[in-house]
This record gives sequence, structure tokens and C-alpha cells, in this order.
Amino acid sequence: MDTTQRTDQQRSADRRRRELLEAADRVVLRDGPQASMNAIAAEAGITKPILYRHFGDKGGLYAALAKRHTDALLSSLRAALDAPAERRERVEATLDTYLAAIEALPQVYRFLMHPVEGGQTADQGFDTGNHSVPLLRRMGEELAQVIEERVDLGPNSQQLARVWGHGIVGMMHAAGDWWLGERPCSRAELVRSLADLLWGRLAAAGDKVGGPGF
Amino acid sequence: MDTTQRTDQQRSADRRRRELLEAADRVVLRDGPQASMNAIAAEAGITKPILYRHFGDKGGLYAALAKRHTDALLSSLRAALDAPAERRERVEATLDTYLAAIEALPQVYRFLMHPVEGGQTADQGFDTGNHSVPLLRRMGEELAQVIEERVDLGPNSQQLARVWGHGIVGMMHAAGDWWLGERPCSRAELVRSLADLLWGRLAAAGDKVGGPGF
DNA sequence: CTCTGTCGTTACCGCAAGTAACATGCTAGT
DNA sequence: ACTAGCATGTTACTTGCGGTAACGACAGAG
Repeated sequence: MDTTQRTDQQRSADRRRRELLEAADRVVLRDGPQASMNAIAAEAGITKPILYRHFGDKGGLYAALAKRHTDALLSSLRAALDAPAERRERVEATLDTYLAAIEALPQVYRFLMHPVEGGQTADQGFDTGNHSVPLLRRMGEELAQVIEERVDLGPNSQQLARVWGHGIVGMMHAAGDWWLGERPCSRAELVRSLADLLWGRLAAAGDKVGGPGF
Repeated sequence: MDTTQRTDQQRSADRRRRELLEAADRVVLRDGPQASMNAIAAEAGITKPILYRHFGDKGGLYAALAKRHTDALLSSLRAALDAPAERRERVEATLDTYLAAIEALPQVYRFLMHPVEGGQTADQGFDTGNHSVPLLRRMGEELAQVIEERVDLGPNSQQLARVWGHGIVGMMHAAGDWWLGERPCSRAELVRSLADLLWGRLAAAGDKVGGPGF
């Protein structure tokens, strides 16, 4: 039959696609974010044009690869966010989930955050937009949605929630990035410090009167 | 004399260097972060090898260019941070300064934040560190220092200040990036929303009881 | 046996980073 | 005045990567 044939082909194509993505994963994990298409193809045991037939261009492969990890991370985060617990506990669990993920696979994390994406094919004419850091954006939107659903923010809540979503995600990301590089403290301490920041401890703290030189 | 000669040459070299940097600036402002060395050289009215003699490689030119803008932005931020005013006002002024800067020169801002840096020259062997987003790091450290100097955080204040410095900078960056792309509100509203977040409004807000579907 | 479509290859193009080797002009020593 | 040295600039090249065109084998339909 036509349909069964197509299904078979589709299945085979999907399996190939998954194999290719896993090979790409291995290479990225080994070579970092600047893994070349040649290297990925070689790791998969095939040659470049097949990659291009499956993913269009490097951006497409990146997008597919990123989607896998992004989806996985987001579902973990959703679990932490939606837990039936106090807000502070949920926030700490979410921060810890994120930090544990980037701690476990820093190479993958760097690939997701710093996509390189300097192709010579001109996507010229962009004024400010594009620039493709989809993971941060998706996390920000997701968090915004949760905030807007569960926290009572009065009028204009949607916009406020979105600002906060992106802001909190950025805080988490930058602090995590710095922490990964320097490891100045344990993960638990970092989580506590960030949660304290979100809980207004900066506003509540008093001025320090005597400067170091006075 | 030998010394006077050398001084003349040094001055001439420095002037050339500045001219080259200004040309690079113009190109980056026009072409975005993926400006090619050829284009920069052409804009400066010279050819590639001169650029390489002055800056070593593309990373060197990037570093020099980034240092100029980073220094300029940091001095503006320092002015806002060190103003003799209430903490909330200072925080809002700092946020607004940063956002105004990225709003005025989005291309430069993108160049600073997304350096591309995917050279084929292997800096292999890095585990987690490097990855070169020096602007965010420098802003984080700077802010940490100001916080530690001026806010009374009790014991372990230095570490807490650093976490907060990097976290706040990341919040500002991510929210600014998103805002630049979507422009969902005015700059003043964004500043207010972020300051509210830092002032603990997330913790203070009540739960929303009735979900949208219940 | 041929036609068609998928999976795969080799060989190529264009482009950008980076370099080697050559040309030129200025200052200085003899 | 002639030549040595040194900075400045050039052309022309190599390497490596993203991306593609054109060609080769193997499956099933008529």
C-alpha cells in the first residue's frame, strides 16, 4: 500500500534523524559549541549532504538539537514550578533544578546559550530582533505564564509577569554562568542567595555607613 | 635620539590604532556582529594584514573594541550607581542608564554580548571556564563591589554581594534583550517593573486562587 | 526491462580567517 | 651620496568551513 510504505519510510527517516541528533550530541559534548558539520557527519558515519537533507542548514540542526535539550530542561523546570508547595520552596526548587542541569552538562549548556550562528548567508535587514537565544526566551515566557497564573499582581499583571519572567530567568542564567566558571560556593548557597535577592533582601538591608577608607 | 624617534613612532601607531578602531566601530554598527575583517579593513582604507599586525587576530580586535564600549558604559553606570540618592532611585537610574545605552546602539550592544568567536583555532581543553562574555562579567563584578561597599549584608557579605551583582546584571541584561526585541512597554515602565521585582514584590504578592480554567 | 524516487557519495563553489612574501619610503650610519 | 635597517603597506596564497550540484547505487511499480 501507499500509506504503509510511506509510514515505513517516515519511520526510517525519523530513526535516522534521531541517530543523527545523537551523534551531533556526542560531538557537541566533545568539541564544544563550534562543532563542525563535517565532524558531526563523520561521527554519524555519513557525509555532509545527508545532514543538510535532514536539517536544511546548520541553524536547523542547531534548532533541532536545542529543542531536545530545551524541552527536557523545561519539563524539569515545570515540575519544580508546579509543585504544590510554598512559593519560596518552589522558587528554590526551580533554581536548583536549573543549576543542577547546567552543572551536569556544561558543554551542552554552553552550546544552547552561545549558538555561534555566524553564517555568511545574509539574514541582513534585521534591526534588533532575531539573534536566536531561544532557550532563554522560552524559559522566560514559560516562567511569565506561571507567574501570571499563580500570583496576584493586580492590574497590568500580564506585562509585569513577562518582565519578571525574563528578568528572573536572566538572573538565574547569569549567576549560574558565573558560578560555573568560578565555583565560589556550593549550589545550595547560591540558590539561597538568589532566592533572598528575589525576596527583597536588597531593599530591606540597611546602608553601610563607614566606607572602607573613611 | 632613539627615544624621541620611538615616541613619534609610538604616537603614530597609537593614532593608527584609534583610527582602525573607529573604522571597525562604523562597520560593526552597520553590519552587525558578523562584520568581516575584510570589510573593516576596507572601511579603514587599508588591507587585512595591517589589522592583524595591530590586533593579532579577530579576537584581539574584538577585545580592543569591546574594551572601549565596555569602559564607556561602565563609567556611565558607575555615575548612576554612586549618585548621592536613595537606594531605590540609584537602582532605577542605573537600570535606566543601561537600557538607554542598549536602546541607542543596539548593534554595538549585540556585538558586545554575542561575540561569535567561533574560530577554528583550537582552544581545546577548556572544561567550563572561558567563553568570553566579558562585559556581563565586568558589570557583575563592578556592581558586586558597589553593593558590598554600600549595603550592610551581615556576615558573608562579599560572597552574597557577588552573587547578587551577577544576578542583577543578568536580570537587567535578559529583560533588556527581550524588551529590545518586542518593545512591549516604555523604558520607564520596564525600569519600574524590574525595580519592583528587586524590591520583593514577588514575595509580597498574594496567591491567585481561581485559575483561568477553574 | 525500464522508470522513478530515496539514500548515499564525490567533487566542487564561495567566503572568511590568517599568513608569506614582496614592495616602498624614511631615518641613520659610514 | 650609497646602503642597511625598519616600519608600513600591498598582492597573492593557504586552510577550513558552510552549503550545493551532479552523479551513483538500490528498491519497488508498470
